[in-house]
Amino acid sequence: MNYNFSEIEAKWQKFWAADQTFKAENGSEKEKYYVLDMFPYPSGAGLHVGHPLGYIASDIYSRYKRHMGFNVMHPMGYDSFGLPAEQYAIQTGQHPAITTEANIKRYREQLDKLGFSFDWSREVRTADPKYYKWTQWVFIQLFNSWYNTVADSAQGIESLIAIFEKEGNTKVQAACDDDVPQFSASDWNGFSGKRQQEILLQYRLTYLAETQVNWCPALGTVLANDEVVNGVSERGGHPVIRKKMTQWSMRITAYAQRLLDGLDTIDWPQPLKDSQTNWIGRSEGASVSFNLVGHKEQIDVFTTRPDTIFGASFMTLAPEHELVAKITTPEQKKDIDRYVEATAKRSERDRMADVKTISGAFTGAYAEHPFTKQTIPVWIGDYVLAGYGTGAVMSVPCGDQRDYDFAKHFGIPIPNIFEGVDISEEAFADKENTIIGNSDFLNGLSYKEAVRKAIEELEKLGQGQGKVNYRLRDAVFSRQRYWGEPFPVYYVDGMPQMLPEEHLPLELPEVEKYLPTETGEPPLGNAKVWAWDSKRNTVVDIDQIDHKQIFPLELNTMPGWAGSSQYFNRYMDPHNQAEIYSKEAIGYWQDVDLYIGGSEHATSHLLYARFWQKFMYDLGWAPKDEFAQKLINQGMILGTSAIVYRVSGTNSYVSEGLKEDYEVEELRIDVDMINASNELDIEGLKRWQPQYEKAEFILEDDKYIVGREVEKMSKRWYNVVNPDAICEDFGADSLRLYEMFLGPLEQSKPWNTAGITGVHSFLKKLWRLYVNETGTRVVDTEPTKENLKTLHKTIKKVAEDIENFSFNTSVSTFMICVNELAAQKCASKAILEPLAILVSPYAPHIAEELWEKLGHTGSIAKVPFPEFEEKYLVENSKEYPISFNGKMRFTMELSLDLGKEEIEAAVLANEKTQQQLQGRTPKKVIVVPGKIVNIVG
RNA sequence: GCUCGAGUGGUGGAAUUGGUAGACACGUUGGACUUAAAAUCCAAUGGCCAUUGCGGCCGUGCGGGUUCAAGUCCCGCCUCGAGUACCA
Repeated sequence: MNYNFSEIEAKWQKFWAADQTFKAENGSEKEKYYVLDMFPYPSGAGLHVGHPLGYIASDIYSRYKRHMGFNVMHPMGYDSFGLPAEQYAIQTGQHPAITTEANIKRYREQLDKLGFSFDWSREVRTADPKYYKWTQWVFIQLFNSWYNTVADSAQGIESLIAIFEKEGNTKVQAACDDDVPQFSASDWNGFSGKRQQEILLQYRLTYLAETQVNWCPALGTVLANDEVVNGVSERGGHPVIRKKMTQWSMRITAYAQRLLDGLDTIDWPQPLKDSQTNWIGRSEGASVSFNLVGHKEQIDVFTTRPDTIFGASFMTLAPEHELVAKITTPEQKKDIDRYVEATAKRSERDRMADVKTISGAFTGAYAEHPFTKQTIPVWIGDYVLAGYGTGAVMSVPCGDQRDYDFAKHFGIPIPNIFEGVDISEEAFADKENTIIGNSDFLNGLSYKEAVRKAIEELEKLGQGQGKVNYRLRDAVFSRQRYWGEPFPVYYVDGMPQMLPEEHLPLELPEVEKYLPTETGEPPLGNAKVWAWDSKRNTVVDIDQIDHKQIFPLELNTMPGWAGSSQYFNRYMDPHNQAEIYSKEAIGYWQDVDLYIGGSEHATSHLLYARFWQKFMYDLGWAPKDEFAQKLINQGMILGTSAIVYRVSGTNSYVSEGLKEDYEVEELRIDVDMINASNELDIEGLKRWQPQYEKAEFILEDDKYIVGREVEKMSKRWYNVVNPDAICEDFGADSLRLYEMFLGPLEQSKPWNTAGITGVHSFLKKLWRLYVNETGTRVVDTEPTKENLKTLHKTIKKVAEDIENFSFNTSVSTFMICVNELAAQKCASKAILEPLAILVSPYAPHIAEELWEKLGHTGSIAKVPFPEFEEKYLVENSKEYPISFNGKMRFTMELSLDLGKEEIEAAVLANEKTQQQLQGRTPKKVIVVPGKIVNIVG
């Protein structure tokens, strides 16, 4: 009987589905273990071999944990809101739900073929109203909360209202907008309802505010900071400009410190933690207020170097700074206007592209130095960013290179406040070896002392204080798109109102077209039935809006990260329609034990999800304030593109080895037309695309050899390898083993289909250990000592490897094991039974089949993992490597009972040792028990 | 620029954490079985020298150091990759 993988795999996939083998129960005697994959966005292209890498790893670990007696939850679902389906809808008019449904179906078929042990009964889809009901619900909870910085926790908004009613806001310490006015209890009670709502909005954890946003005209939407890469949109690469818009924002900055501190409590990859740390960007320093000459306003700045305050010779504001218009003198107005306009026109990208060019303009205004009371000029310059700190800096040219360059360029004085430092060529930014001079009460102090002293003096003056500043910005939460979660919000007199929770979900309305409206409103502006009847609590036609009972609904939708910020908890109780999940469910599952996914989500999904989790924790909805204890970033599987070389201006193509003789362009072609020795199927290429139909080829040795390039697997490079084809030719078990065998999980590595024959022939050898022409060859005889040694060596290594996520080396271990057992002609059931269990996390289909052949019924997945016993590995003696002067010469069998001196004596008496020594007496003999004997001559 | 990470055969990658470097696999070469191919099996495969002798020398990016012993530890460089970037 041959190894018929397609029959076996189909058989067992059917069995698992019918048997519900991998269904996880909520609550169990067993210890829980939660293994999570980052759920995919179901794109139209389907899966390529790179996608399942992480799923295979998590599946191996899940299956292993089941063998170890855990109640394992390993769910899967779809992040099914997203841009591609919407763009497809714009082009074709097809509803995104239909496209998405079709893509999910295809994804499911592909995933099923790979034999994953997912618990599909827990499937979630972010675009399913039954799911996004709870995304909307979390939004409402955020709206109804404020952040108390004394308790360091989110709290219900009613507690804030109670404080306002009793004592106003003067004593409230909250994470809120910067420009909240101060008011007393009687002020508050005298405010109109609308005014009260406006003020509360400045405290809520999700709030509506006019903010500078990243506007992408090509996509017609705003983007979060992490969706903008190098000044262009991450998706599509379109230019992004700054624009003021009223948008929903999430007050993630309230959690900045906790997001930072939490990183120490979780086992996540260091590079990922580093990038979150950078993204949050904590810096310690001081805020300083500079009085303006002739104005009552002050300029507030943030500085990390209050010690250098006596070196401040001017101030610089961002061109967008709100004081600019106010303080500019009539003489300077022309200059300033011209400069502000010029910077507004330049995109972020242009601004970043030439950081070298120094530009700015003088406002004509002067500020007063808090200590010297000297006046210093106020400039504007685009090297100061509106979005960081206060959008204004005190410029200390002797201590900061950017200030230095600016001062040099505009001829502003550069006073030196460092003892014994030459600043004629560049600024001196070293904090460590600094003695402050020329600075009144700071003279002679070090950096640290001076910082403390300066803050102390500023506080005395009431013009500054120590401050921690974060780079992290509040996250813009509105998108001008159709295919996303609708906000459960309607507007009364311009103020947002939440829908009553019991009337969620607010379902997406039908629209005729998916583009923005002619008046520039988001696509939901096209919806006819999109008004809220607040008496009858139902969605009605927009024509009925009367602003008394029937009100307009929000037209924006939520961003992609909304649905993915709570899905891991929803899996715990996915069908609950009364609550987001029951307290019992999350009480049992607690948090994710192992999360596997790509590192591209480092500063987006993985930061936002941590933020929501901490919020849910504050509200008592989650027992843990971090949602995932351990996280692994799987590497990418890269494609090997094939390149042909077209001689410029012709239709002839030159083989790789001859390309140096011509001027050529590189064109990527489909990798399916290349054989193992990089030889091109010329006829195939001619049929492939019309442009090649009449092509001519310049050959070497009668062959056309293509160039190869390792790069990201992508449709546009024609280097995609489809897992379906691999499954057909070699089976899912081979694919699973091979993806693991390619290299360490975390590392990026190129795919090479040719190599799969290695693991495939391993499976065939494994099969033959159990099965011969007539049927099973397994017998009940006692295993030999050798057999047992091979088995237990394998158990030990495989268990260690899985615990350490070194899946690649355990595949090698299996290969060695099978080769050894074959050489030993082992047919003993006592060996082959545990071996099948060992292999089953990696190659589950063949393992099930072999398990059945061994006479068992039921799934091998539920059998305990074999136990490793040391006694089969260690015998009485061991081969010691013997070295002379550090060079290994031979090995020698020695009993483990011997002590150090006895080993030494035995080695020196040995014939080979005598030969090496040639009668000389050694200087020293080093014996490391159990390891090595080194003779130094 | 800053912050991480990595450099080992023709290729992907091992190396029990300081103890015989190159496991395992691909590829290549030779052989067996075949009319032939496929499949399967066997052997060789870091480099150089010696191969009628079972041996020698050099080898983990480069240069130093510690040690009986360094891919592994320390110091100084070089190269590549990832993230981030006018962050005051």
